[in-house]
Amino acid sequence: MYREVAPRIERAAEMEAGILQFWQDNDIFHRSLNQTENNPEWVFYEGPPTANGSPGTHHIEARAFKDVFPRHRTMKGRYVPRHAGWDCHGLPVELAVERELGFNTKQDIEAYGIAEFNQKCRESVLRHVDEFSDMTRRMGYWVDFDEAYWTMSSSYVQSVWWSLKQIFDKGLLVQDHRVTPYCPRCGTGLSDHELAQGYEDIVDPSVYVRFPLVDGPIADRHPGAALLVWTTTPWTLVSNTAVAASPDARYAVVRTKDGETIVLAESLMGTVFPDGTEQLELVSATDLVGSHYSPPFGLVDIPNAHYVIAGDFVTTDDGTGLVHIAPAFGVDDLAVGQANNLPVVNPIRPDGTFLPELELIGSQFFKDADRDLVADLDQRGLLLQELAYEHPYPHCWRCHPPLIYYTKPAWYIRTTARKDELLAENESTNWFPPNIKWGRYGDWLNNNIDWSLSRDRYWGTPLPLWRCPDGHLTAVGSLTELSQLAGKDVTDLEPHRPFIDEVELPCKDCGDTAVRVPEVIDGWYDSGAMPFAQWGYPHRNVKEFQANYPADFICEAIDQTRGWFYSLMAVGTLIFDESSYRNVLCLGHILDEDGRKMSKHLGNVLNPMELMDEHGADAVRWFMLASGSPWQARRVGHQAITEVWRRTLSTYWSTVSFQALYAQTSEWEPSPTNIPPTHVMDRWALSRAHSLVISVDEALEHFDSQQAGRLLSEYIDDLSNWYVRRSRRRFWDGDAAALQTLHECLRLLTLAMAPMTPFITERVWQDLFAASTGIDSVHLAAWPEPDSASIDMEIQNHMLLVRKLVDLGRTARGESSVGTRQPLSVALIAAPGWDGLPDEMRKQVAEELNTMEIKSLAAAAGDLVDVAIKPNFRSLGQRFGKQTQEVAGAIRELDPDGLVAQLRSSDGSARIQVPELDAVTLTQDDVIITETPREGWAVATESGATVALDLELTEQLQQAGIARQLIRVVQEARKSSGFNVTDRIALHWQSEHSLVRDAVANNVDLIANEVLATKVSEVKGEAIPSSQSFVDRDHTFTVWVTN
RNA sequence: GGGCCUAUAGCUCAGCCUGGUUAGAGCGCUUCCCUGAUAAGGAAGAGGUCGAUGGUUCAAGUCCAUCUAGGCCCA
Repeated sequence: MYREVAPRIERAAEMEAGILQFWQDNDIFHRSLNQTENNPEWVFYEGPPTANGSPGTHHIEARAFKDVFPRHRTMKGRYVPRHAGWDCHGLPVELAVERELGFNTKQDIEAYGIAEFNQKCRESVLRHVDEFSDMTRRMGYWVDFDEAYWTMSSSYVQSVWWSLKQIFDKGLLVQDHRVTPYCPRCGTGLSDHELAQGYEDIVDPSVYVRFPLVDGPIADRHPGAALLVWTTTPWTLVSNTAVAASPDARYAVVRTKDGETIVLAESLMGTVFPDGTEQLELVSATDLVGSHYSPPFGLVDIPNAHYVIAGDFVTTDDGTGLVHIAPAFGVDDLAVGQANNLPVVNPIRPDGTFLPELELIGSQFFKDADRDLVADLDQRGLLLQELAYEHPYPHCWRCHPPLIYYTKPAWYIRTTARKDELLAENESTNWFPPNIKWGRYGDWLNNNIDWSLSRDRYWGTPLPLWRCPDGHLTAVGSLTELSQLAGKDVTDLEPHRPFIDEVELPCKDCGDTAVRVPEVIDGWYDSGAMPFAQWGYPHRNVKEFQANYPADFICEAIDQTRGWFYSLMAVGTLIFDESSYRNVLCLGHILDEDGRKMSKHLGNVLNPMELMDEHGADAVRWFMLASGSPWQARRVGHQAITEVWRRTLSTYWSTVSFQALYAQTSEWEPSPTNIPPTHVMDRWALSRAHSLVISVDEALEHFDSQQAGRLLSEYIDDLSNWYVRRSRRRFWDGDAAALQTLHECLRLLTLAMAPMTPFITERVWQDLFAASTGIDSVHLAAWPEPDSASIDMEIQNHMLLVRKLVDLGRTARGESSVGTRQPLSVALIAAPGWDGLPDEMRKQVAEELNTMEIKSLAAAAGDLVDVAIKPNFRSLGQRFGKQTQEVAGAIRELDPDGLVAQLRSSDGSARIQVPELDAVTLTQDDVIITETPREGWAVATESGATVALDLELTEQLQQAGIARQLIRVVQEARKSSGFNVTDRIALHWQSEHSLVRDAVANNVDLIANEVLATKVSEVKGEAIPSSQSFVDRDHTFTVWVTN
């Protein structure tokens, strides 16, 4: 038996709250896992959100996708355990705590105490995790919080240690001095993927500086000549040690309009000196290499430097083709500097300020020094030109000061040594969308550089390396191992700084005391290790890990190509020689309504909880899953989400409540005996439903939620605005077959929709299906088994034609002035496929168009019909190829009547002559025949289909029209007088028109039946009933409705 | 400089893989129709050189090349 169903859901959020309670009270999620436990597993990994702030709308996006596919696979019978995960470590958390405590520097932290600071970090994580959990539950994302992994847990950290030891043992974990992007505020280097997150466009002073030559052939031939050097980082000029010239470029010695002699790349002359110069000489780089110049600054003593060297990396795309080299501050600079034995000079301290003893710029922040330095150059006559230059420059992705490229020792994983394996693993990974594979992601892999792993920070997995004074290294894979090495039990130690730093052990090589290296590791490594670290593997749960590696499905937004997608694949490949995921769905970003990124400072951030309170989680989910392409950047706004509810979910709901209403009024109950449908509308609706189940399944199997959403909303529209519309009368009459059909269609639809919108489908399941199926929740039900016997493509195709003809008929009605309510005598039809259309289908057209009869145009009108023909290129092109145009031309020349007569003769073909071709045989497929009646009809035509309505109204038709109009007014009266749809009434009417009187007299049974009137009486004289009167639009009659 | 994405109605987007001769939907606007789901539904109208150019083809919004503009990512 159905439960009571409200006609409307007033507030989706309230309905959803009830469902959430239901799920919790009945433990539906865990029951869905338990009942599939012994089935083949479908492995899903949850990418852990960083618990450093409140969840945003983009988290709903990813979580909607992470939910829909596991739900679908669960219904398909797979076992899909879903463990939540929390990314606990790293700079983001530290920064949040620093802000909270009002700290600015690492010294602040150390003064505060590392143990206390890390404790604060831990607390901060716990706080934010709660917010994420709330949002996650609210949106209906089913993920197991009880089994969640925490990257800060001892077990997790020890798994990470084990894996780092594996990498160390393979010789791939090394310390090196390299130029790394470095955040002076955080006091640590950043990895490449962190760097990727922080580019911002900024305006720098770009300066052209003269470096006067002091020796070499050019100086000899052109006394006073100067190299012209261009840079956007004037502060690095302090550490200038050389100038690099391209071995491939030609350089010009020129005299400028101001009379000075300048050396620069020939191809850039015009750009730098638009006013023109006098070219004195062309030289190659070899003429320059080795020549000394006078350095731009003497603030720092730099011996054995300041001459021209050759550099392959030098381009002549911009600047001057002469590149200033400061080995301490650039990747290329360091490499070329080392190759030329140039000194590395770094006058900048780890906090980003110049050494205090320097003149002019002492203690200044490196970028702030630009101003004084440029002014000084200008004053000394070395500055040729200064231009504001806008370019992207990396900033710290979390705390935003400009980064500095800085040489300092750091720990690296030599991923470049495993690049080929990474490329091979990528090859065997399925990317959705596919272009990411060798586009954005493949490009990144191809340009792979070693993973800068270490961080000079506090709140992170400590790097498990111990070093003795002689530099011997010991890698440690667990606390048990550490206990053995240290000779005391530290298995219960909290494996973070500062506690871990206090453990010392004797060096296995020399016996001297080894202490831990001070660094912690990149948090991205933590998350990349989750496939095994979530299990504590290999220290425990060995079987569980093996059964859950690799993942069948992961899903995140596109920014994770350099984040989690990479760290997962890299760690998996390094440790297990196999990437940790097979299928990866890569989502586009969410933008605001104007297409801008959502960011706090633009104030265009949508709060996810508020969004769901206003529109309901289902509508938000549907929007994320089905509005626009998931892998495209998309605009989110209230209007678009409101639309989802109004158009799709609310239509679905009103169909449900329609079914519930008429099941109740006719006391119909779902029964287990399934009587095969006979009515054409029923067969059609069921056929469509079974097709829907197949195609939605297919779409979801291919991770195409957009397609699934389109199919579902099309079906909802078909069901509501065609099946129910056409079948209403049967429902009023309590037709069991109709009720049975809609029940079954809604059951299939609800199941197919359940993964996308888990709330409303659950509510519908509870109201309509739980009792009769004995299945407590839609999410415990299996994906429906489509019945191929129910799928009748012929019916579906016939119905397409029916609906097209109805559209044409409505067009014809609209263009005449006769409303649909006025019955017409006959509709004439001509259309491809009309002859094969069964009567019951034709009847649908006639009823919908409100015509007494429906006939074939050719049969009915004979000579009164105009026939036009058009070549059908789709058919002709395939047969005639290059000759298509000739054949089409010949067809246009033919007499249409003659051709159509031939085509409709017994053999259905016609032979025609085509110039330059032999006679060709045409069939009906080769031409589009359009027939239109000559006069007296309302006609609509489209691509060969014609509907013509006979507009002539007999008196009988007029009376029928009036009867319909009266019925309509009475229904309105019933409704506004508050009658229920099953209440019986007494109808009173009055009119001065004889036509109305006759109409009522001749249609009294019809009227009484339609409006459920037990009595129909004409009101005469003054005996006006006491109820409210209703008058039709043309004021031809008045009606009253009483009990 | 490199990789990738996008460009179709006033707005938001389908269609493109698999080419077929009046190009679709929703929103908004105008007119009309229908209504026993009704703050719904339907028909019509206005609004498109399908970013540009060139090519392939009997035929290009769709395939290919080049270009332009915007975006994302990297240097």
